[in-house]
Amino acid sequence: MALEIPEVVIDRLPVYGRALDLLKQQGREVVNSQELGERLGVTPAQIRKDLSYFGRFGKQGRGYNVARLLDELNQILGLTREWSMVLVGVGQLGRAILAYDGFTPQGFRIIAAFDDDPNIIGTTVDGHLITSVDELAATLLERHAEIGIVAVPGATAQGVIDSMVASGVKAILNYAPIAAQAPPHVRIKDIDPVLALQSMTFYIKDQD
Amino acid sequence: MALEIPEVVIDRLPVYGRALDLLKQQGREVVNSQELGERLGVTPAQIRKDLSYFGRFGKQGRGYNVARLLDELNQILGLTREWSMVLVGVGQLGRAILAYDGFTPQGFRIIAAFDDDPNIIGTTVDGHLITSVDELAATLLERHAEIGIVAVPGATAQGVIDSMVASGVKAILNYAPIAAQAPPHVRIKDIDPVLALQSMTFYIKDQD
DNA sequence: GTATGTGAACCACTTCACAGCA
DNA sequence: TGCTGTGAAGTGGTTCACATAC
Repeated sequence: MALEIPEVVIDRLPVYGRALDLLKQQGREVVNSQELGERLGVTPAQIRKDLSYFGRFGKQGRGYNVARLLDELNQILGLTREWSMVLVGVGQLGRAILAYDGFTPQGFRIIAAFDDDPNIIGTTVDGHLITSVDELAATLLERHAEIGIVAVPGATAQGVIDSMVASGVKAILNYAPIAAQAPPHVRIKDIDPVLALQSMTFYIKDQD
Repeated sequence: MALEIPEVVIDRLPVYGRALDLLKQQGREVVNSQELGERLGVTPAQIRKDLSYFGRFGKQGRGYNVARLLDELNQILGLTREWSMVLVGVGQLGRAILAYDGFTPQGFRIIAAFDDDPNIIGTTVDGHLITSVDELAATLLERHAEIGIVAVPGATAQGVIDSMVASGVKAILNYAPIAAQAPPHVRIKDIDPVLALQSMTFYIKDQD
C-alpha cells in the first residue's frame, strides 16, 4: 500500500514538517490546512489529501495538533533516527558541504569523507580526516552509512555512484552535473543549480 | 502559445542540452531520441513530444543533428547571452557559491555580492568586493542583474527576496531553507539538500 | 527501411464538494 | 458551526501507435 503513494506527495511531507517545526517553536498548538497552505503556497485540499494517505491526524472543526502532526510526519519519513552519510569529493564544493551546519540538526551526519587527490588525502577538513577514495568500500564494510553524497566533477561522478551502490549505499545526494544512473532500489536526488538557472531563463528572457 | 508549455517540459530542456553538449564534444553529429533517452533515463516519446512544442528539429529515418538541436535549445531557453546575478549572503555557503566554477562557463556571472556583517563588508572574496546589503537596491539601479541568489539564513531570507523583487530581479535561486514567496512574474527555484534527504529516507527507512 | 512528429488513449495528480465528525 | 477526510470530477502530463517524411 505504501508503495502506491505518489512520489510528489512524499516530496511535500518534509516541507510540511518544516512549517510545523516553525509553528511549534512559536508555541502554536493547533493549525488548520487553510493556514498551513497559505504559509507554503499549497492548497488546503492538497495538504489534507496528502495526509490522508497515511492516516487521520486532524480533528474536524478544529484542525491539526502541531506537535502531534510533526511527530507523525517524522515517523512516516523515518526522521526519528540519525542517518549516517559518506561524502566523496573534497574540493571547493565538498568543503562547503562538510562545513554546512544544516544537516546535523536534522539528524544527518557525515561520518567519512573521501577524495582521490594525494594532496588532500590525509589532511583534516572540518574535523574530518580525508581518506583515499580507494578505501570507500572497505570503510563502508565496517562503518555503516546509508547515504552517499557525490561532490566530484561530472567526469568521475558515475563511477563514484557505482562504487557507492556496490557498497550498499541506499540513497545518493548527487551534486555532480550529470544524469546519474542507479538501480531502482537506490534513490537518487540531484542538486543542480545550473539546471535550475537554465530553466528559469526561459521565462525571463523576453520580459520587459 | 509559449505560455501553455508545461513547466516540466521546460525543466527537461536543459537536461537535453547538457547531453547534447557532451555528444558534441565527443564529435557526434547525429543522435536519435532512442539513444538520447537511454542516456538520460527518459523515454524517447517524451523527448520527441517535448521538442514538438517548439518545432520540428529532426529528420525522419535519421534523428537529430546534435549541433543544430543544441543551438535550438539554447535559443529557446535564452542561453545564447550572458546573465548577470547578484548574491546576497557571504557566509560559508555564499563563499562556496562565489568559488563555484560551474556558473561562468554556462554564461551565468555573479556581478556583485552583499552581506550584512560589518566584518565581511569591505573584504574581498574570490575577487568580489563584498558590499553592504543596504546598497542592494542602489547597486541594482546602476548595474543590471536579472537573477538573484539567496544564501542567507532562513530567518532573513524572505526579506532579502522581497528586496530583490522590489529592485526588479526576475528570477531567484534560493538556497535558504524556507518556503519562499514571490509574485508570479518572478521565478523562484529552491536548492534544498535537506528536503531532498528528508524525502529519500522514506524509501530507505525499512530496507533490509 | 527507419525514426520523427503528433492526435488519441491512457494514467496520475489535483481540486472539488460534501458527508461526517468534533 | 467549522474543518477534516475522501470519493468523484477535472486537469495535466505521459505513452502509444501510426501516418509521414527522409
